[in-house]
Amino acid sequence: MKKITILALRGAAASSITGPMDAFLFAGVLWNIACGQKPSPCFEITVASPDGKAVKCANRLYIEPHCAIHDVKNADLIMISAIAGDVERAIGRNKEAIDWLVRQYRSGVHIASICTGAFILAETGLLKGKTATTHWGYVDLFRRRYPLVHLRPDALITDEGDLYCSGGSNAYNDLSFYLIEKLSGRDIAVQCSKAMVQDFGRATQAPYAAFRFPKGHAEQDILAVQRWIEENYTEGITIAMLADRCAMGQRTFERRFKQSTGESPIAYLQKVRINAAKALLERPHSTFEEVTYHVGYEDISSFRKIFQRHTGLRPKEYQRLFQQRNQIQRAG
Amino acid sequence: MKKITILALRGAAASSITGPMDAFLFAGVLWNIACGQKPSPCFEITVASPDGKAVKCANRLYIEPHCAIHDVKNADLIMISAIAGDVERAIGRNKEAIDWLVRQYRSGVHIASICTGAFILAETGLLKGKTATTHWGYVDLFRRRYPLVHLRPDALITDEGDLYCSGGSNAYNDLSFYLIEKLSGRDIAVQCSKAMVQDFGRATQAPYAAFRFPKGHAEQDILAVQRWIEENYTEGITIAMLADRCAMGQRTFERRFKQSTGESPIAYLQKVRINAAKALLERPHSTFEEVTYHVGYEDISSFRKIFQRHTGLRPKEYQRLFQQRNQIQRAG
DNA sequence: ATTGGAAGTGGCATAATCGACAAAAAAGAG
DNA sequence: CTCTTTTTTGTCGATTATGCCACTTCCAAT
Repeated sequence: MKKITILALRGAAASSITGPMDAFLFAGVLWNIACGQKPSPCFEITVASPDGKAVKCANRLYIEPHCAIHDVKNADLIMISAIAGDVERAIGRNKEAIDWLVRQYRSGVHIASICTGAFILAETGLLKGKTATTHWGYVDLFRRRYPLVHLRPDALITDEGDLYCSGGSNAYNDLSFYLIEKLSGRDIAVQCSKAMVQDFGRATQAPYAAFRFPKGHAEQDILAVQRWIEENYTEGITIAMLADRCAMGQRTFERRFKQSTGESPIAYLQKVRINAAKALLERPHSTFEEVTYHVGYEDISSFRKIFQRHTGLRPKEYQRLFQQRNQIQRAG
Repeated sequence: MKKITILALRGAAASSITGPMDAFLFAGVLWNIACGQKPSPCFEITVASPDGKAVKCANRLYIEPHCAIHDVKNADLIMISAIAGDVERAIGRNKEAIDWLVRQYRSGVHIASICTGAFILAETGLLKGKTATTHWGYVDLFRRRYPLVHLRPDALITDEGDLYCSGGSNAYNDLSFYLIEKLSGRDIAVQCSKAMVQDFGRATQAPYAAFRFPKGHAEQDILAVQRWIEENYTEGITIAMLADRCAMGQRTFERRFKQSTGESPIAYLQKVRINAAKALLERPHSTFEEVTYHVGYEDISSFRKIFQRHTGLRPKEYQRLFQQRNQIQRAG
């Protein structure tokens, strides 16, 4: 029976504490109950807070932990909950936990972080030179604070053998099942995921992420071009056209554009088009062919490749995730 | 700003309290933060327990509610958390809540149940003659206790206009997003689901459900046939063959089989085959054609239809959900 | 079982794009 | 004004994007 400790941070999202707890708790149990077999729990789960007192989570909800972090003995794995709200403030409020994590790690305990909990893990310094992930919306901040960590923004889970990270918010489920599989085998993990009515095959958080279209720079010409792209992406656009609009040499334009926005013109245009395509695919009754033409591409096959590179999913799969359904069982 | 109350039951699964809370809490907030816009919360969420004191959840975790149910004023919607463990005992321990729910409903508040929370909702009597759903593993118990409720075991969500139910465990996410869509519009709901890295397009919990193969009866002949089917389903099987094995007339056999197992022989055989097909599809590199032949069908096209009827998904989609992936980002 | 439409894969050719390097221009220092 | 340093611009070749075609698979309906 493996021992899991969940580090309940001050300012955590409550569900990032209870979610993993329930996932591990239900392993070997919920499926068995549902199928009329005898439950056989696989894990012992302890929720620990920095000082052993109730932890104030988002929405002013208090969770009473089982103990303080210093009372934790012989954990096999520690899971760091997600910070809701101001990450940098939360780091300051959880200093003891950071030191404690380092000591635990040195004594052989594995550590996994959830969503913005990766900031706490990075703060320990243990991630230096290693691969990590966090919520897609916090990538810039993370890179700025921890340039030595190799961040994989599109990964849902990273595995360094003894350090794990998971992507945004509800990716704690994927991480939990991944760890359950590692610790108790695939069958238990699949059964647990099915009993919890939760998929267990996601590979990336790319499809969930929003693109940034940086407008925070001062280059008026470039801003104008950005706006123009966003209004005219349905038509064929070439770099030459864009350069002309700024009265620049093409090569110069490319450089200036990249410097201002962080993206090359094509990459930017692609993002705008992918973004539009996503929105179109979310509507019912859309085919990828229509969408392709509508966002300004001529060829389904090549746009499909681009779409896949950006979202990590085939068009049909993307639709499955977000397409509007009209068939909820109404009054029967 | 709509007011949501979450009813924290004694003996609840903690994540069924905090999960919906965070979903509503993040609506209009998390996406905005992630995209660098100003957060604008859509909901005010209150967690209420029967007596206002901390609620003991599964794994002996205590959650402190914001208030007692009797302090709740002007709620628009009440969400009933899920019971973990012994449902009938939990009903006894939460009597006050049941009366309170009835009064709230009569005064115009909408009510939604999560997973086994449907038992509490059914206990109020409000579901009589209406459509409901609950965790797929609790269907038999539910039908026995509440025969007048029209249970849709495969539905992930049911909507009676002012009464909602959701299926197993993590279906609280789907329900939360569904309600967010109803109350704040589709855009907010989709953004919230993406920010939480959670899909928003699931329609049924059928793919997650396990079949029961009832062996609890005393008819030795029938039991023998059941076992025989489970060992020989890869071959062509006809009812006549099965009847012969029991030395019964075919019609008699069918009646006896159904009486003992609750299923017709064909339905039973189908379930066994679907079950095997599911397991095969979960292995990497399996094609539906191979699987079809392997489980004893001759025709892909017709087996596809059967598969869809039982699981609610096309074969390819099922694979996507549960097929083993080997590409977690390891030490970079 | 056949059929048709849509989804998805891969190869190939061509045009577009971008990184690296170097030339040119501009700015600064003495 | 000359020399140095910095910035901008242009060129070349490698890489990438895109369109086109052929072909397979998936799926629904006949």
